[in-house]
Amino acid sequence: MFLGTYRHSVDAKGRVAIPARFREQLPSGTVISKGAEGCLQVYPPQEWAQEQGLRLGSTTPAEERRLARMMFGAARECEFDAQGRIVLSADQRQYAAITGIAWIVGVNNLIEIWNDEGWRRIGEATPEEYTRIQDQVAERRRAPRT
Amino acid sequence: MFLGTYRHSVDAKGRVAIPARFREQLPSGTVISKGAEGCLQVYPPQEWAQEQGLRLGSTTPAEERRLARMMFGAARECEFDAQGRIVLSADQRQYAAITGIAWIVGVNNLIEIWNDEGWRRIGEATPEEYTRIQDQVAERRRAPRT
DNA sequence: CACAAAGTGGGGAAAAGTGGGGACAGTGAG
DNA sequence: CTCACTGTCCCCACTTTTCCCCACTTTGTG
Repeated sequence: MFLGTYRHSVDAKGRVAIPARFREQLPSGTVISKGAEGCLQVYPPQEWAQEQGLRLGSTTPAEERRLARMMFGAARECEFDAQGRIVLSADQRQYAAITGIAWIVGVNNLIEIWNDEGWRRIGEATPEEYTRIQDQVAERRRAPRT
Repeated sequence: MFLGTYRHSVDAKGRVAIPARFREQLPSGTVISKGAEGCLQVYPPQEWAQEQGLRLGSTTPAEERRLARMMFGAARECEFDAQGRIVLSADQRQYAAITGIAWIVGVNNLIEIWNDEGWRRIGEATPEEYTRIQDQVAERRRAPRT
């Protein structure tokens, strides 16, 4: 389980430190790829295995082909240096518009990496917004057929 | 079961003492996160397990992604020091506008942490307001689909 | 009133994060 | 074929944060 938000710097070489709390839970075989809303997502092996259900073949619909290409094409296995950092590739940094600093967020089963502005929109929500979204999701779950 | 209201101080390092009565009932795996109306909520493991149904994956709708990010991103596992205190992270304190003192309130299955003003608004309810709200909830329960 | 339990505050060691130098391999140009 | 250039990786040193420990104050109880 990954919890919490951390503000870490990205140096000129594209390195970011992964919080120690997260690192402890990440065995080798961990993968980083693109995610929705312009973030990067870090998948522990077990979670990545689920995404591998997405395969190319003669029966794969066009949309899934497209998603598979983007997702797997952008992915890299995470390799930690002695300081617990990973290197974000140039196109990963470009996709997520990350320069200088990055927000590393534990979201239950995945870890997400955001740029400053992108995370601010989500993380700095006021109590009112938070309450509204919580109610919205709760409502939706109560009446799933809408 | 958590009952009662306690007024505790938050020191410069963001530490708050959790009342001993509550602490006895909080095994490891207890989590603290943002709650509705601008409070913080402490979830015993059993309660937190229910929130973990919310996961990220390629089929997760946008609203749930948003909520998951806010909720888990703001959460931390509670770690008690030898004095029975936990540390509130900087963004938790900012969200709940907590400075100096905090109100720690047992609300049946969860514990909530409020700032001075937020708690006063709830505690200051007149008998008339209390009655009105009780009636409102009763009404809603009788006709849940509104 | 005395003792025990609970809460408060701060100092210092250990851990985590940051930044840069330099070795090494791969690539492309002369 | 050689040499400069680029990108990657490893290592070391410094800074910042966290958390562990101790001591004091306050509250509650017999």
